[in-house]
Amino acid sequence: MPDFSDAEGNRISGVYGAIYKLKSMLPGNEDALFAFSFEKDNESEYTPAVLYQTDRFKDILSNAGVPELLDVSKGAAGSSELIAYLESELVKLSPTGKVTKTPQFELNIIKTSDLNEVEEIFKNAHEYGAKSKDNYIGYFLMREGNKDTASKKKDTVGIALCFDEKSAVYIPVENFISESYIGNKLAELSKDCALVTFDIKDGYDIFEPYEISGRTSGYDAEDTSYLTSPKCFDTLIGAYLCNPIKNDYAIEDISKEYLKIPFDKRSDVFGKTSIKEADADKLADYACKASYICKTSAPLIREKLAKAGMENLFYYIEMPLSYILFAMEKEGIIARKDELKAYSDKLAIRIAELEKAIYEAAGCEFNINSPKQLGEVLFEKLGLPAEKKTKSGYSTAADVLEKLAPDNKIVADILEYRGLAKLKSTYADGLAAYIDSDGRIHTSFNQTITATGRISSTEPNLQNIPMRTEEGRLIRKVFVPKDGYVFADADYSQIELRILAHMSEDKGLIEAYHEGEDIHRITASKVFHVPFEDVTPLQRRNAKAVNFGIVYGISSFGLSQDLSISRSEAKEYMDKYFETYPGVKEYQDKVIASAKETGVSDTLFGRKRPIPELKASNFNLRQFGERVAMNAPIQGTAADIMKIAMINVFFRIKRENLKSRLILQIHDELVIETAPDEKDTVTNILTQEMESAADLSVPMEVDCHIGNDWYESK
DNA sequence: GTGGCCTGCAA
DNA sequence: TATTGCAGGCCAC
Repeated sequence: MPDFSDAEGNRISGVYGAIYKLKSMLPGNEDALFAFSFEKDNESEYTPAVLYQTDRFKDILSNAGVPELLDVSKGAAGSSELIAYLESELVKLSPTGKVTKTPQFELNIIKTSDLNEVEEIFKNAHEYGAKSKDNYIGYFLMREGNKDTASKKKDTVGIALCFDEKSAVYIPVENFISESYIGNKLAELSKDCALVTFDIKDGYDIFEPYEISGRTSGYDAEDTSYLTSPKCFDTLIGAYLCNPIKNDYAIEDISKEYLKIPFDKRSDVFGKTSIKEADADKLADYACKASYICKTSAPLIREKLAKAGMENLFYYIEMPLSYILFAMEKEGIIARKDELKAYSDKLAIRIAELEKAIYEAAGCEFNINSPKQLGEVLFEKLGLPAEKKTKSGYSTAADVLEKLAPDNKIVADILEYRGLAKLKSTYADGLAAYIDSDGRIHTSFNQTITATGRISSTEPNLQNIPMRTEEGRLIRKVFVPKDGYVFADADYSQIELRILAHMSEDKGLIEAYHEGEDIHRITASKVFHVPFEDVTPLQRRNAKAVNFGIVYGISSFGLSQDLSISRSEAKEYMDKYFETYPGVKEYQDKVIASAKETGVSDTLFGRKRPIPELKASNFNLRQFGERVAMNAPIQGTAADIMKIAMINVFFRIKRENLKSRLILQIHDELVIETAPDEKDTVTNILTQEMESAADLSVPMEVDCHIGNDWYESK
């Protein structure tokens, strides 16, 4: 809605705030009324919700029965009637039936870069923090990267510290106060005090917390030292664990959710201009408030984690993991630019050929990359039978085109074109743009994105490098270890299905994993009642598809799509599967029932995923909720186990003083850039630590390969 | 420029 | 009308 604000510049949001403020302004302050404006100078700027709120505000006021009070020319005489009316409307609008004032920052903001004063401040902070493990010291770094290079190195402009409820101090980086000075001070503090910030990974290049620098041991589920000694606390990770299905966890969202204090977005405060150019007072104000939000929200988030039984997950898995992700990002992976270019050029030649052939066959030139134009050419101009429709036209997806390809060369060409164009734009050219001046690609591993607890990778995404087809897989040859080194690549064998066996306690499935090598074949043998040796390739393929489907929270439709069979056939497979492994069905029913009751499903290590869809009135949405309830504990537990393995691998490498470094994680796979004389050691570490990261009722098997590039090692 | 849509890559 | 992601190209706004 049009911004309502009072004389002090405090923003009031929504119709509730507007009326509350109006009421408070009425007595003896007639002029204040004029501060409100109903002008909608440009309606298109406002969302429907905003227009609705504005109209609602107008309605409430005009229903007062005393409209003349709102007339500018008559002032606000007789406002007591209006106040009484507004009072009653407020109670109706308030969710709690109570009228409360929006909390505001009440912070004394101090700014200094005088060395003596700063020394004193850190001394005071230490004294405060060392007094009690619950005395959190909030800190917030004002940092900025430069956009023109591929480098992700950020500059630090200043730091805010908050260690009491009433004040915070901003220390600009200037004169004697350098980035490394601040880093050293934080490292010192972290020995005795609980530091709390937002997005701790972002600052690890400045300081390494004592709990990391002084550590060489892996994950210990029995450790409870977080109850007695100070540990670093990241409010971003904490807020994510408390509710992993939100879209963003910006600091202003944390302020709003946990403190109920509105806080302006960084982009709104500073716009697009560099914060190095920004007004010093504005910087101090923003940073100090942010550090205050960290300090004040930490105990609230921690309480929530404790109530949900996620303190161990937070302190012993996610917090140390954040450092490991930082280290992997910093290490990066070499990508050979020249090879990438050669690969791209090779693709370009074939793409040009295909383009020509496609235009010729179509009888016109058009944009093959446009599904709209492509659909028109194929299904109207050439009159091919259209199958599926999308919201905006014909579907030209691969599964549709594949059915037409055998009879139509143009369609086969289009499919080949698509495949090559994808490789060129996303992988060959796309990856090349991310090669840093050190010849390496430094991806970002994101810890607070997925609903299930997985890590994600961006800029670039190194978790979806082609694997399935040979021509795509060749991309992996451009990823190489440094001179003389090799890659060690270890991946879990069917970890999700093994977790299902463990969690469902199904006797047959557990037995199958103790029996032998090929789970899909064993399943086929049991499901189709044929001897293990007599399982046909088709039977094995079908069993494999069902195994996958089960993990995703199967539907007969989905399975039928995957196998290109009828729904009833798919249903038959599923029934047979559940007959074979009845414990799986019982388990799935159990987790759905439990999720319906509690609203969440959870992993072996206590990670929780809320599933609001289970309460939806829409049938499809509810069905989706059930599939999610079945999948989340499995995918999430796999993520937990991998994270534990990463912690154990990382600190073991450190403990044994190795030169090799963890560089990639792809959900069930780890890649280590391995020193030549450490090949065997690293292979053993990966295999042992990954296989022993959790104790399941079935073995966790790991395959580890050594290679001179990622193509070879995978 | 931004965002929705379609498409396709991985585990 | 199978789970979790990220990204490029197109195209309407």
